[in-house]
Amino acid sequence: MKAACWNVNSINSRLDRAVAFLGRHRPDVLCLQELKCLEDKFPFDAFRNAGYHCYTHGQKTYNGVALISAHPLTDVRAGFLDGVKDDDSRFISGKLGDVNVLCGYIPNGQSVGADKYYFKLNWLDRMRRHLEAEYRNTDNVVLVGDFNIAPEDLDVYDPAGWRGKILCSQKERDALTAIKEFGLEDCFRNKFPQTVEYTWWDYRSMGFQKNLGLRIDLILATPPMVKRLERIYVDRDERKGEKPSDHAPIIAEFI
DNA sequence: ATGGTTGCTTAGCAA
Repeated sequence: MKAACWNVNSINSRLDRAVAFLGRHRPDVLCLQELKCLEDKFPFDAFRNAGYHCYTHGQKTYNGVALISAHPLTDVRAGFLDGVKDDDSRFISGKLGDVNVLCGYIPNGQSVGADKYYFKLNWLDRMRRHLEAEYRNTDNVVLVGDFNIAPEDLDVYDPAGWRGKILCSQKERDALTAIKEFGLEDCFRNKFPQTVEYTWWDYRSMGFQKNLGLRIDLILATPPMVKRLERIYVDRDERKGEKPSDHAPIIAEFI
């Protein structure tokens, strides 16, 4: 089972790249974040013509997540189902065979201490409670997404400069740790304990060309899925060329 | 760098 995760920063701006990505990698499921459109503007036909099924949770202008699957999914659900009022479309899940695939676009948080920062921390706590309510760590669960958190200093190009800043603050890292403590492991770090690899580079100031990146896009998995993990890699080529997203896709292959 | 770039929407916000 090959699963890919990509913050496309507008699916319509990235449509040609996304379709070409499917042709090149042929993932069983591609989890998208930042669609930046509602269903009325989502390019269903292009993905269907490529042989994929689309499950979307769109939003006008901001956010929006989707599962693009080579096979029909079951039990597709959007949001956390906790009754909390939430206008943001940031979470979708479905079942691909015996694997629960969960796709999240964690709030950016803007800056430490901002209203959006506390919204982010609360949203992460809601996601943790959702996991605890709906799954067990013995289930086959793969949780992917743009977490907007660099798990450790190894995941940051300038740890001293980023210390305590948004994407790196201790409260954010603690919230991620609490999610992992449900029973999820960072698949990239499992395979590469010491490797520096980034998934996001700021558009500004030649961030990619200078490799000023952060590893904030993660594939987490429960122990039975970690046992099945064969390969995991970042497709840096997608950050090159004309009109890239500011994020590169990450791909994991499970037996 | 209270900057720099991109996308959506059309001047300002979000990232």
